Amino acid sequence: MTKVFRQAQILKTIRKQRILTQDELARSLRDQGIEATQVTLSRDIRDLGLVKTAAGYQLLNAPLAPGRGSLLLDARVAQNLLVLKTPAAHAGQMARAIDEQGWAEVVGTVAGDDTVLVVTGDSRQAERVKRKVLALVG
Amino acid sequence: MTKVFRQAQILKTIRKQRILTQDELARSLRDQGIEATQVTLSRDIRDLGLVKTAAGYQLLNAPLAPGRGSLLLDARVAQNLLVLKTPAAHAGQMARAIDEQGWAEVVGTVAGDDTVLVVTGDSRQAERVKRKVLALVG
DNA sequence: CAGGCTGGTGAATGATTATTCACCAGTAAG
DNA sequence: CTTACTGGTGAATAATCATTCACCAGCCTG
Repeated sequence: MTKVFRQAQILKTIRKQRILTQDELARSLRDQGIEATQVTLSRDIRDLGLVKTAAGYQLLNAPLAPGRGSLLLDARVAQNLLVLKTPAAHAGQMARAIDEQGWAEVVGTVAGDDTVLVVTGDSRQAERVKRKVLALVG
Repeated sequence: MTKVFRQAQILKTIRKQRILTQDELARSLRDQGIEATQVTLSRDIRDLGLVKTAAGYQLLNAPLAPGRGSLLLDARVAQNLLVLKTPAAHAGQMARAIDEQGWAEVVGTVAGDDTVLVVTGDSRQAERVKRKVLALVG
């Protein structure tokens, strides 16, 4: 049972049925043979960018890695900065997705046309954020 | 202190600052001279269609009443059905907004091009939903 | 092999949010 | 004037969610 697989099942599940609580999600997954505690699901939900609405959990915005053509072309650290390359005109979308994660290391982001500058406190944090971004799109 | 005014201030507030909890929102409003308990804010947040993300509370989708030209042109009850008229091509948006409210009376919605059919259990519920829809669009 | 680093997880628990219940003001109907 | 209904609210509390802490497995590096 890998995390990626479980999270994929979560997405499929919330599209099919109205899931109102994390415990309810846990039960639904168990029926599919997937064991996970509420704690784990809370983390999955944060990672996937799901939000709780009156009509159940929903995807807030399109995931960053929509199949083949990823949004992320390159990621490099320069001091306390993380520099991300995207296809032309997609930097804004990438920046918004990163803002939305609410990562503590991120002081702020600036988006050009195909480049996002992520400002962090120091190079260590920049590396940390780089890893997180890679995990997000990967 | 009217509810509409308070809710307008809530929208303004979450656009300006990162609000992570309802207590935090209550404090921020108090600074602006608006008294409200967490209970009230919980209801306001549901009514406004705000969602909690890692980056704070956010508006999930554009509100139904975007100033002048409302989405809702007419609302009539027929037995257990509520029939809503919208401008051409906007029925889908209206239907989605209603689905998202998660109202118990609503069995389901069907959207054409400029008409939404809201199916409820009986005429009493249809009337109830009609009132709620009118309140929603303002 | 030992030590350190990373990612993933659950149990317990703390923090946050939603619901229930009660109340009151306004207003329509008899 | 009374009664009934509606909308709005808060206090208390129930329900839900997030964090902390601890642990373990895998994987480098010396």
